[in-house]
Amino acid sequence: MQEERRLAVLRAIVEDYVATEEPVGSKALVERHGLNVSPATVRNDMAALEDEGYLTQPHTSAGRVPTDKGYRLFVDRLTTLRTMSAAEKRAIAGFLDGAADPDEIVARSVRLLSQLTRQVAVVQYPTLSRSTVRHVELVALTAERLLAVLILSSGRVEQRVVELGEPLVDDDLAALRSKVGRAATGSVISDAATALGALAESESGPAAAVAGVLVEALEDHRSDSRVAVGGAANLARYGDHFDSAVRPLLEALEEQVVLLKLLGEASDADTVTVRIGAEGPIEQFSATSVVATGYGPHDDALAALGIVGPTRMDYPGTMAAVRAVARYVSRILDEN
Amino acid sequence: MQEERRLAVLRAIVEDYVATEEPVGSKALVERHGLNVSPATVRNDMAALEDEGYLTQPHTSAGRVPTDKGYRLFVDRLTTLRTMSAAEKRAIAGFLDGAADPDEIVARSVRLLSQLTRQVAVVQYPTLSRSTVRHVELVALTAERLLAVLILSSGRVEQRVVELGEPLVDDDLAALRSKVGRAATGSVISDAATALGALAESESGPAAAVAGVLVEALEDHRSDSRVAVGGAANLARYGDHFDSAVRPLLEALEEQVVLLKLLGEASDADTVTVRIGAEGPIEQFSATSVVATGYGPHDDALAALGIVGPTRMDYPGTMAAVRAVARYVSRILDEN
DNA sequence: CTTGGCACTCTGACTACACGAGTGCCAGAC
DNA sequence: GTCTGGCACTCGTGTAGTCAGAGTGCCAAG
Repeated sequence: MQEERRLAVLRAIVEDYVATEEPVGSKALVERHGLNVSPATVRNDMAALEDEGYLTQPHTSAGRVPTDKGYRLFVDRLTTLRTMSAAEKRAIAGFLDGAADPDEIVARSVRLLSQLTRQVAVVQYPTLSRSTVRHVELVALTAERLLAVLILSSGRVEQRVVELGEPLVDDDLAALRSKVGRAATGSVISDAATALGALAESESGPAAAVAGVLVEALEDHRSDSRVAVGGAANLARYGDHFDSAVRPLLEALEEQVVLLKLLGEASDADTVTVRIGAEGPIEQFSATSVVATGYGPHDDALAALGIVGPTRMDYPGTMAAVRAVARYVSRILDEN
Repeated sequence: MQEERRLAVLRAIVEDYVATEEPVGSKALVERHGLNVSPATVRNDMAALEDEGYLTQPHTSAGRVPTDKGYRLFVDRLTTLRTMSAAEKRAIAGFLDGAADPDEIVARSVRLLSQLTRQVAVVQYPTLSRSTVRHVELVALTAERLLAVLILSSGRVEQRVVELGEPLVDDDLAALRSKVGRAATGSVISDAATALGALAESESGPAAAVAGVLVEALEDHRSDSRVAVGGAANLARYGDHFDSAVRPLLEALEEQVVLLKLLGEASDADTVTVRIGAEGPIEQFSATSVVATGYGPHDDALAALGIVGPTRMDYPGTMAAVRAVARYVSRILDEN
């Protein structure tokens, strides 16, 4: 019974604090929320919650503020995931419809997500392990340097420069092209990589070089680890905590590796992962939370998307937005 | 004679203000710089400079601060463009060497430039109007939808999705491929665009659709207007003026169009253009300066690069860095 | 277990005030 | 005509003191 009320108090504190950015006191709390108890009772509960580590006071005789642990409890036990309104759903669908190739889809998602949540959005490019090799093209740049282009069924194109180490004449190029083409064209990328790997072993000289580079390109494509970022302007809303929160984030936004690490473990589709403050893998982001989820065609989580924001954020709304976008993007990928 | 000293005073004020970020007063000035006159004399000069609009006081009885007009004069008449030290030159060369395709070069330049200047760097992708079409590839995505891929001699690849409006069978695809290929392959992109335009006119149905889309793609490629941005973390150093300067910039960084407008008129190679505060084309950037120049192979200015920073910046150093990077990038493009 | 009362603490806003940096101007020196 | 020293004046900044308000903790009674 008391336990239940305590949770209600915690929830109310989180909601108020998120809304006002000010430590919330007992009196204001009973007034704004319909708690049918006196401020004194709430104070006792708050003291207990503070003992258990869910709240802190910035200083004696100020209101309480949730700790990371408090947010954690709030997210785990007190959040009923909002569902998006019909209008919101239409807006999402409208925003994403008509995007054809994966790059376009990602670009639009990142924009959409940052607008919906008013946070910095991060979307990993989908890995497309099921795609097949449509075509391999070799273009001579100089006598000893080729451009190898892989066209994949997903609509993605991978290109690499190959240093041959020895000059090549036109006839050789045609031969090389058909040899490599035969090995790779039409196969799923893992099979193509195997075939090209074998080619790299058995051949020597230019053919081996080209095959080797193509294997690399396919590997990169499979574990495509690029990410798109959007909504950096939302960082302007952080207000204070500039040095503690905004600066590390700004630095990270240009480091693909760091961003990937942030999204990292959120690879389950249909589970929205929330990493709060110091729970995350990166030290400097202790004032930052990540809300992320996996997405991909066929409920097969192939990539992650999410947002990065201050620990003090509207978790229910944000989680709902992240989930909704992930679902729609997955559906669109499905259709292609 | 007095005129000369006045300019010396202006220069000293700009230098001090840039270094300290604090309004500079007459006494401190004569001490720090070797002006062989008394503070009172300097005060007279300062009053004159203020009358002419080169300086302002934040409030009565504070030091003076340069106005945009003051910076302008400083840049136009008082700046001897620093040359980079041998070590700096080596560093630049080392950083850029080994980049093969244009994307890589741009990525490295943007990074280099932001590190050298500690500002936000903006680099336009080089337009490659002289490149030729190496190959055209058509890939069926669905019965009514094609992916068209253009491989260009520059190493760049353009891809488009084409909606055909009617189903296509395999034989048609092969015919279409060779028809389009014959029209475009091997030509400089402007010729290829003309040939494909003719094709779009004379044919109907799928062939016209494909040709039309390819013409568009070539146009886009010719006036390739993408830009790369880097060093956003340097925005953190703006200190105050957060709302007036950082926020609009953050918003702009995701808008390609705005960035292009910023670089816009700086398309002369070997002339470093400086746009100070409200001189620029964008209203919200009145607290921001742009230092930019053109670059490209063969002294043929094909694209622009530069930095964006607060009006209060080290102009000589920044201009030198921008020029140096532009030169090295041009040279590397030359070699390819 | 809840509640009202009470004493206590701390912040934030406001005022007052002295200090220092800087200015403008004037009269005299070069 | 130009420079200089002196002097009165202006403001912004930092310090100290005061005060009201919000919030707490605890205790005793319901």
